[in-house]
Amino acid sequence: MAKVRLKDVAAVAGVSQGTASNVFNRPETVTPELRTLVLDAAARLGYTGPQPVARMLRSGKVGLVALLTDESAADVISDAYGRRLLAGAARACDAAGIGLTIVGDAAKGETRSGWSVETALADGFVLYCFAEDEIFERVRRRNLPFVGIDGGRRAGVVSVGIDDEVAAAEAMKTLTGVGHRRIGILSMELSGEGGGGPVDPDEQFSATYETTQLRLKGYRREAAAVGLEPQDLPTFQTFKDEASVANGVAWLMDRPEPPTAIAAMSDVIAMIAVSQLKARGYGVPDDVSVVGFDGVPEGAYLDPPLTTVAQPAEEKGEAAVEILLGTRVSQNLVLPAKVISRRSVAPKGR
Amino acid sequence: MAKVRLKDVAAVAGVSQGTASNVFNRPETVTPELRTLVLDAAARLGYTGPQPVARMLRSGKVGLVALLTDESAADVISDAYGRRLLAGAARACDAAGIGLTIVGDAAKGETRSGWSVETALADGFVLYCFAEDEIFERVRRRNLPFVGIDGGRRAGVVSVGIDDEVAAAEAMKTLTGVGHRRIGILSMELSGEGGGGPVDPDEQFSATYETTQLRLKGYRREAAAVGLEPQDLPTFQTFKDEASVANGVAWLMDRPEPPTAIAAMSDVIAMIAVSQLKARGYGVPDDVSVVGFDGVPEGAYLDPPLTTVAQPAEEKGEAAVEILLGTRVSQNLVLPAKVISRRSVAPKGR
DNA sequence: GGGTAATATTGAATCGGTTCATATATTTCA
DNA sequence: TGAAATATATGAACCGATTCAATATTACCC
Repeated sequence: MAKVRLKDVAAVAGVSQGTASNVFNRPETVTPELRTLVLDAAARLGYTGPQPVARMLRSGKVGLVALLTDESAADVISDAYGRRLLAGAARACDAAGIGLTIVGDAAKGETRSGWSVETALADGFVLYCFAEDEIFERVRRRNLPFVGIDGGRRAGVVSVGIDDEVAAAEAMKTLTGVGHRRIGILSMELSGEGGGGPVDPDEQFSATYETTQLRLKGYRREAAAVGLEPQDLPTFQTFKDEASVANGVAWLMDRPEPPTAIAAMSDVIAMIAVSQLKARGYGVPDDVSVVGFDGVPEGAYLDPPLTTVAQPAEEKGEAAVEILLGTRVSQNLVLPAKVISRRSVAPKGR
Repeated sequence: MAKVRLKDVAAVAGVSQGTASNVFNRPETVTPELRTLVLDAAARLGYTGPQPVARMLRSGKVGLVALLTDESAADVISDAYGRRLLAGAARACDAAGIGLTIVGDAAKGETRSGWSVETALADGFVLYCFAEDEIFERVRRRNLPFVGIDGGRRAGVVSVGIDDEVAAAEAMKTLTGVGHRRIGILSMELSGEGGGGPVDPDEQFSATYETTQLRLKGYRREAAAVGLEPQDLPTFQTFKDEASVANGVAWLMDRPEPPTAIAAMSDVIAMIAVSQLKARGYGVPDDVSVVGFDGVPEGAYLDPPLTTVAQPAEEKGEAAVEILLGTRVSQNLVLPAKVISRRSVAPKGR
């Protein structure tokens, strides 16, 4: 059974191809008789409707938004925070009747895998990746609209995010507010290049990891309010993996004066930290309080339930897509974050 | 700045359009001089590379696999089980260098939203939805390859799944094996139409919910081994939401002889059930043991950690895509499931 | 140097539709 | 009744590339 095209249907129905096209796209402009004629012919020939690709070639739109990320698509789906972003974006796409796809490993440009910044079908991009100039450049070359998430205030890029500095300050306040003064920080990525490890209080970092820096700044600002200087806040750079967080916990707790509280820059880090602390025999929060960042749902089920500062991740994804589609107008959208107090933080020295 | 096409680049470079095309697609077939000539012209004109849509029109492939589901895309991402499927599918797509997209609300055909079975760009479908004839018919019409997940043994449909009956039997055995004889079942959807509620032991159901039926059958078979008949296994149909599960728990526990153990057909149901039981003052597992189904990661963090029968969800998604792409050959692939014993099940009458 | 094989380049056909200016038929209205 | 307005249908142009048979060029060998 050979492939059947609109042209064939039109021929069999005895109408022009243009009319046949209208039957499928603007049925109201075609008389009912002709319409059924065409539909019948289509049914008889087994015509499956206009082929999406061809339709889109002409109309210029593909009906697809791409979420661009540094990680692999599978990782974004698995990650507690990335997943919420994704769900929000999906909701907005649903509402607009368009599709969503993930373009992963954005940074790996050389290989030009089949589904990359340059080759992916899309009407626009949502950028969920570190703000590397190179990526921006590649996205720009596509000549498609794009919106950044957590992207910072880069000139000319519209983005949605939260005020990370303020949010981090509030997280720190949950600790200092109940008397903690020996506080360790488990940071997200600050410098590229695998490393990890202790962070020098005076170190300066590239603009790539703006989010991390803002959170660090927020922690320090709030700590300063109770007289703690950066060097009083032992800080360890981790990644999302178990091993680096375990190292961080070990480094913090093996200090001469181990912290009585830990601020983790993400809930994922916090959750690993809690399990590491427990494994090392520390009670949470009896010996060590822990505050996370993000507000992922799993935090509520943790034992003990995790205190955190919740950011509206779904709404971020949703807003990004809406702005992209023009459904919502905004330049740099700053959404609110708020502290959720649960049991992983307790007053000091109980 | 007007749009610039390959044609323009070719003209400026002084070569034919065919050669220009080759520069981008088969660079090795073109002499270095010409290549740089074309590339220079492209750079000068601001040509951003071949437009994906057009490229795909001609080549016939779009480089995209679509996961088709009944639910909304956002729900699949949020759901603990669906998400794992998705992650596995994403991994396989990554490996193959193609993209992944979700087509949600598959059943809503009438509306023909912009991204539906008929309109989505895709080279093939992975079906994660209830096995309704109508949907199969619509997918078939696309004339694209497809693979079902948990789809049952429908003739002519290649699918990947587990042996639900055997797996459910093993779940039941975790209960009967430690002495439980008063066992309640919280079922997934058995009959469409919102309802929910107690299930008549003799009721027959449509083939649509095959997975549910197989699990029920497995439970009953194993229970029969210790002399329990279907009418001895009070069964309640729930959906994924909190309310219906709460109703189910209430119905079970308010019986004259409340169960000492509950078999839940999914971990999501089990997790809600546990929280409901605790809210009603029952100890888990002291008063009531609970076994789930699926093996979602969250189950391990639950208090108490959930006993369940784990199915290889990621691998299901991965295998489905691989079969779809021809990377892996198989007809009906049956993957293994295995019991994970944790603390939510305890011997009876402790 | 001539003939053949190998390699590069061209140009036109093609993918499968949508769109729009134009032609034709039908209504409306004074 | 006739002119203007409105509703339908047509056919060709076009979307932006890829592909492939045909041709031009270069290389190779005796």
